[in-house]
Formats: sequence, C-alpha cells, structure tokens
Amino acid sequence: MKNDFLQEMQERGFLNQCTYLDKLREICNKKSISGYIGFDCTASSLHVGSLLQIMILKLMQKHGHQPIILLGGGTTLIGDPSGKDTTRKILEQSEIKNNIKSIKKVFNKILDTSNKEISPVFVDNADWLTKLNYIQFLRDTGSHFTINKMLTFDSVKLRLEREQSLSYMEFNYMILQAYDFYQLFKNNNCVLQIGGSDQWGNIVSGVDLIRRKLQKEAYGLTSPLITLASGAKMGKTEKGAIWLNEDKLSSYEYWQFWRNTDDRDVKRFLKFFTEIQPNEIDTIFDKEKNINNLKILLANEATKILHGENASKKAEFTAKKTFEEGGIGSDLPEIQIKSEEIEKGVNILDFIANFKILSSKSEARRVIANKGFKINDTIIENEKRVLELKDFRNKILKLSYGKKKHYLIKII
RNA sequence: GGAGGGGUACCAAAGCGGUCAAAUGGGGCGGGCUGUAAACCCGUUGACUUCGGUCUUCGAAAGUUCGAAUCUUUCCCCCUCCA
Repeated sequence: MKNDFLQEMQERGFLNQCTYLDKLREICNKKSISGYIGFDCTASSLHVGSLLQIMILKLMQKHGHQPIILLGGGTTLIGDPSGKDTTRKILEQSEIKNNIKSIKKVFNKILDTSNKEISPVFVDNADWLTKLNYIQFLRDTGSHFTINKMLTFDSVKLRLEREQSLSYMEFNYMILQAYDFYQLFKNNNCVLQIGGSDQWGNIVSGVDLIRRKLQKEAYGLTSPLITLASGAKMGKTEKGAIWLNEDKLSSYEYWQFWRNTDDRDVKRFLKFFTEIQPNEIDTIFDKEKNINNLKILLANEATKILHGENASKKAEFTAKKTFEEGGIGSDLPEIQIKSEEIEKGVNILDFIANFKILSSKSEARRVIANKGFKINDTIIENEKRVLELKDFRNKILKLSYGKKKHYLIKII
C-alpha cells in the first residue's frame, strides 16, 4: 500500500517545487522508492531549521519509502554557498567526523529503525568525493556543466550581485552535489533528492547530470523555506540555536520552544512538526478556541517525536507546575551545589557567572538592576545578595531569570 | 600589473587628534501591559570593580604625540574601474 506520499506532502505544506510532479507521483504510488536529503555537518547537532527535512524523511517512511541520509562529510569540507552571504569557516576533517557521529543520533531517534524495508540508510559523501581524481572528474563530470548556466543559479548570482566574493572552491559545490545525486542514483537506486528551496539549483543540476550521463530520469523536490510570522528564519533565536541533540538542549527547553510559538505560526507548525493528520488538525482548530491549548498540543507532539512520550509528559507537567501554579517542576534545569559552599555564603553574581546562567558578572549586574532575577519568586534587589541556607526549602531553591527561565538550585 | 575606494562593537552605519567604551538604527536581553503570543511603551547592550575607578577594544604590527578609532609607515584582506 503505497498510498499517496506526495498528496500528504502537499497537504502538510512540505511541497514547494518539484520536477515532473505527475511522473514522480505515478512512480511513488506504484512502488517503494529511495529518496535522499543531504545534511551539512558544520555543527555537532542539527537544529530545528533542519527538522522539516527530517519530517519529510519520516513521512516517506510512513508511505513505505526508504530515506537515505547523506551526511556531507565531503561537501562540508567545501561549504555550500547557497543562502549564505559569506564564506563559512572551513572545518577540519576530524571535526566533521565527530559531527557526523553526533548528528546521526537524532535520525535514529526520529525515524523508524525497526522496519528493515524502510529503515534509514546513512551515507557519507566523503567516501567518494575525497577519492576523486581531478582531471578525470573534470572530463567525466565537469564537461556536463556550463559556466553560463551556473552563473544563473541564485546561489551564485546573489553572491555576485551583492558584490560578495565567491571562491572557486565554493563555486564547485553544486557540481559536487550533483555528483552525489548521480552516485546515489547509480549505487543506491535513489531516484529522488529532496532539499530546502535554496537547494533547487543544486538538485536540478543533479537531475540533469543523471540524464546526461545515464540517460535516466531522476526527480527533485524542494520544501519551502520556513520563516516565522515575525519574519525571522526558523531555528535560531539570537541567543542559542534550538538544537535537536539532547546534550545541547534539554527536552524541557525544547518543549518550551514550541510552547512559545507565535500565534500565527501554530497551525502551520502543527502540520509541519507533528504526526497528527492534516484534516484532523483543521478540525481541532475549529473546535479549540484557546490558542494556548493548541500550543501545548504542538509542544507535546513535537517533543514526543524527538524525545519520546515520557520526556514530553514530564516537560508538560513541569511547565504546568511552574507557569500555572507558580511552583517548581522537577524537569527544570538543575544546578547542584555543595552545602559547604552555601554555608560559606555564595554571592549571587559569582553564582550566576560560574554556572553560566549569564556569560559575565557585568551582565548579571545589569539584569539584577533591571529586576530580572528572582529567588523563590522574590526579586533580587541587591547585587550583593548572598545565597544562604535559609533560602532553601527541602534543599531546593528556585532561581528565576526573566519570566521564563527557571533553575532549581539543589544542595547536595 | 595600474588607478581609486574601503576594513569601526552581534549586524548596518557615523566618528576622522582629547569632551570616545565610541552617535544612530536593527537585533539581543530585562521590565511593564498580556495569554509563557503579537503589537506597543520603558530600560539596557565590552570586562573587572572595594562603585572612587581600573583594564582591553575601532583589520595587524610599528611609530609620531602629554594624548590616537582618528596622523605616519609597513603588512594583510575586500570592493570598483582599467590591463
């Protein structure tokens, strides 16, 4: 039963552009296909900016297709100029290797790994790209590309128009990505490449290359670039990206991210980032008039997909305790401190800086002056405030920074 | 290779010998309002401080000067035009 994968793509708003949509639909409905998405390995974790792509892979599985995850160990050595104003920093090979290892974890959490037919396949393009022979490659592959055409791609055009330099190295990126697709088509029988809308040019180049070299048809598809209602790009609030790896962002904080979604984004995000059926989402929207309940639903469902049902429940419970009852939830970030320390008396500025709640004492001073810190819901008026034993109840103290960030300070 | 323009804090952009830790805008952060939303309003936005100050920052290095983001020299990088 290969029910309509592309149909649901469309209903969820995942579909931006597609080559030969009808033909692809026909194939998808006839048999199980393999499709790939490439991910960049510049950091040790992906962030929510990549989540939409992962959800697409998950959707493929739902409809019986097999996702291939290309971790761009090779292309990360070069750096994709698409959507970038400036050349990004170039990483060392060892660093990239570590990143790949770390990033993989998230896919194994989100995607279905139990069913052999559709369980995700990981590939690393360093395996073939780093072995290429330059002259051979120019003859076999480079000859299929014209500079004339390459100059018309947005990734290149924009850089040139903005008078920002584009190195020859980066200029080659699209050729390498096209070559990746060709490799996967040939060796993994992968007929589809998916990517963000900024990848369109690179994807089409791959489709072209496959046609030229093999006289076979491959397909490309892009998802829309998600911008928030506020106009910002998804995935990075200025202070810290929303990481998917739990060691970089706890499940509770992840839940909070979704809970704080802009009203105007809630419906789209339910379709993007939860597994609730699209028509059901419409129904829920008609019924539930309290937008905050919908945000909770979004947070629960999204957190469940990444961190599991338990983590999601725990986060919801903590949020309820903390925000609705003004109490303390167990899932709040916890900071442990020795009782000897407290007996000596710990200056609040030192504490804030030492435990990295803020990056410097000056900043802590400023926030305290602006009434931004509270101990057990009482504003800290003086920066000379000292943490003492009597501040703790049952060895626990609640330190609040702003209205939303709360920490449990625990005596051990 | 030749001629010209430029590199300032998270970003954009002023400053062009002292009054400059550096105008202004955006962004960030905190507060108020509210719904853990948006909009709006207020404050804040290098570090350390015994709150008197002290230290480090305007591409890099060296120099002139009582004193430099501002002047000089060398170097690095970017852009435009010409070849």
